Amino acid sequence: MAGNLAVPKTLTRFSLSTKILDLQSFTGHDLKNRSNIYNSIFNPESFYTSLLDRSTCRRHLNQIHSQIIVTGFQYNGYIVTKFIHVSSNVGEISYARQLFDEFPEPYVFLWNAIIRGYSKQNMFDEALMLYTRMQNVGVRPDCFTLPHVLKACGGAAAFEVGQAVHGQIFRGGFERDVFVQNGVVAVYAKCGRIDHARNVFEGLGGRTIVSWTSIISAYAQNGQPIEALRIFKKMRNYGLQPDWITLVSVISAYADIEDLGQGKSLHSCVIKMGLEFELDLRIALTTLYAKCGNVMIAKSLFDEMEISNVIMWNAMISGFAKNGCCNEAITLFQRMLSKNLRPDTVTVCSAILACAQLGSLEEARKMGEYIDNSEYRIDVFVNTALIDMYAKCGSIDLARKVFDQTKTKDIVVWSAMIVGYGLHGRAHEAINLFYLMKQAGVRPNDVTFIGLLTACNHAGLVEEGWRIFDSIRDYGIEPRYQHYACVVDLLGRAGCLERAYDFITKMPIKPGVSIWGALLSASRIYRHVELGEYSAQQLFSLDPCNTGHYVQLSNLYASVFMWSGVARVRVLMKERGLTKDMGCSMIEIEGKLHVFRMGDISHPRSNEIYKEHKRLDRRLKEAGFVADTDSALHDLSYEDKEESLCNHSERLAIAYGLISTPYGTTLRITKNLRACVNCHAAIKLISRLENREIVVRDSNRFHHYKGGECSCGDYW
DNA sequence: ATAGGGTTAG
Repeated sequence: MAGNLAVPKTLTRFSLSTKILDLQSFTGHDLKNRSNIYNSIFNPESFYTSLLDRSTCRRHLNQIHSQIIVTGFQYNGYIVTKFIHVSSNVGEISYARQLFDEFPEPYVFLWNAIIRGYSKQNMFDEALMLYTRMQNVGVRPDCFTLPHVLKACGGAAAFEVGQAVHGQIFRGGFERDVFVQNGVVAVYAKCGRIDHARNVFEGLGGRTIVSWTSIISAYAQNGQPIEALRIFKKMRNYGLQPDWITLVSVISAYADIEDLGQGKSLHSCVIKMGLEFELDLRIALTTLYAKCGNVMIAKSLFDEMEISNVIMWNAMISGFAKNGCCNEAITLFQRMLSKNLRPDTVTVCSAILACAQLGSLEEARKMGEYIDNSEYRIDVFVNTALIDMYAKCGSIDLARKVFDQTKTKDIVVWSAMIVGYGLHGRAHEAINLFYLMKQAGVRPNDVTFIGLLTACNHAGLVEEGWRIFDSIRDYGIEPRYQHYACVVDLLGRAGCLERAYDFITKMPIKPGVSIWGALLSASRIYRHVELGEYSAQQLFSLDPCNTGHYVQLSNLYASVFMWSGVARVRVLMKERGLTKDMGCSMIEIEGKLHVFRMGDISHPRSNEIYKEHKRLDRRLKEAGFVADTDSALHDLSYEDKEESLCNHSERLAIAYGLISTPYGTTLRITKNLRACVNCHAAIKLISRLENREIVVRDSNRFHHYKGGECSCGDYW
């Protein structure tokens, strides 16, 4: 029977009581009255477990361990089980394993303890391996084993293993055990099989609050926050009170649908219940505020916590990144490193995302270097993020380098690279990669096609793009809104306006902002007033506060000299209290970001910058550059046409770049709007005259200017 | 007097 090995059951009074004194000194465990001492003396299991319960670090465990050996209890099942339990709790799983391995013929309690340990430490594969071994040596799992095993399946997202365990549950007669069944619900949820989870939940006889929490979080985790909240209401209708873990899932569901009002009222519930400093709830609330755009409150919730974990840091870092506070995100990541807190893959992916959004190649390189020297170098998710980052920061070559170094390329890796090529207008590379991918036996997904269509779009390959769109269904993928939007853009920008409109009317989904936006922008380029006005009408009702649409329409009118139209749009904007978005460009010099707005004179070296700017202008004129006056007319808020022609923010950034970097250095600029016709032509020429490569990331794509040409081939 | 179970958050 369990634990009845041939070992002494009690110690001598002398040997144990001296040990008690030693051990008390470090555990602070005061055995207050004599009966406790007596119990301890005559019941070593009780004595050791009460000591172990108070152990919080390896030092305690070491001392207890040596006492166990001295007193000859290293083969006592009760004590060793407890030891494994405690040491895995304090993160000393290898210590736990050592005791387990030294135990002759471990029985089910010991197996359970060690499997639990690995599962708790997120070492799911090891837990599952031990589970297999346990069965191989003929130890039958019991109803305590299964929840740990299920947790490991969930953590490893091992659906098939989970299903197999589910089968064993029936065969073992554990199907009535609510603990086990709750675990099954969670496994299916973590594997994304929400229907299986629901079935198990529906079949559950005596549901507990944990069962409800499991199914609510199952929906919340699988992108169905509304259904999660519906079930939550149903649970309340049964008169069940949520516990704090339920609230975690409910708050995260509200975060997903960005319902700050409901979220806030739950926040006050949390405070009323005195759960304000419960870390997991704090994390959910921080995420709620961050997702709803309230970074300041999120930050204060983060700051108030003295003790945080990685997940909290991740919530804050990605919260910053998602709100465009890229520098804050990166700074926080660095602070985490300087505090010797261990980031995990989610942390580094968020930090990489922040770099990608920031667009600074220098910052991106630093991040890349950090990853190269870290354990995350081989992680697929991290590599995917890196590919995306380098592509978005202007270096498609570095992106490709990471891509080539990524050993196991899944569909997301391939897609990231294809999307990267698309962003840079390298359509042929994108399509080539697509063929290589198919040769490698990887099935494309919807994102792959977004990348391909964008690539064709940026390169003006209409027929190629059309063929690709037509082939989407051959791969068993239903085209989404974004695919349709790509096609409209593709046709529109190539000047096939009627065909684009025809396509819109025939497509099976309702056109939204980006589709009408694409048609409007094409109508502006090709001066198609009728379609432009129609698209603008749709946009004004769908998205009345977006200034961009008004500017586009006004530019369209200006390009065909319909000044009354220009005036009408201006009035409309005034009525709605809208002003034109300010053009803004950034250039990074020696690790410092310099921001320029149109006509900006705030830079400390402003005088030199304008001097250089004038010099450039002269050189452009000497080279025969004629400003396209149309662009000046396009500009709604600028009355002074000449000034608007040459003071565009990217020109100032370039001027500054030229005077502050050695001859031949590539200039890298990020701007918030799309490139204007005039600047685009000017920068092409500057790249030749000044012999510089200039890389500009506009709000839509990259332009690589070199030797008087741009990678976009004047098509954007 | 004596060893174990489920649900959460990025």
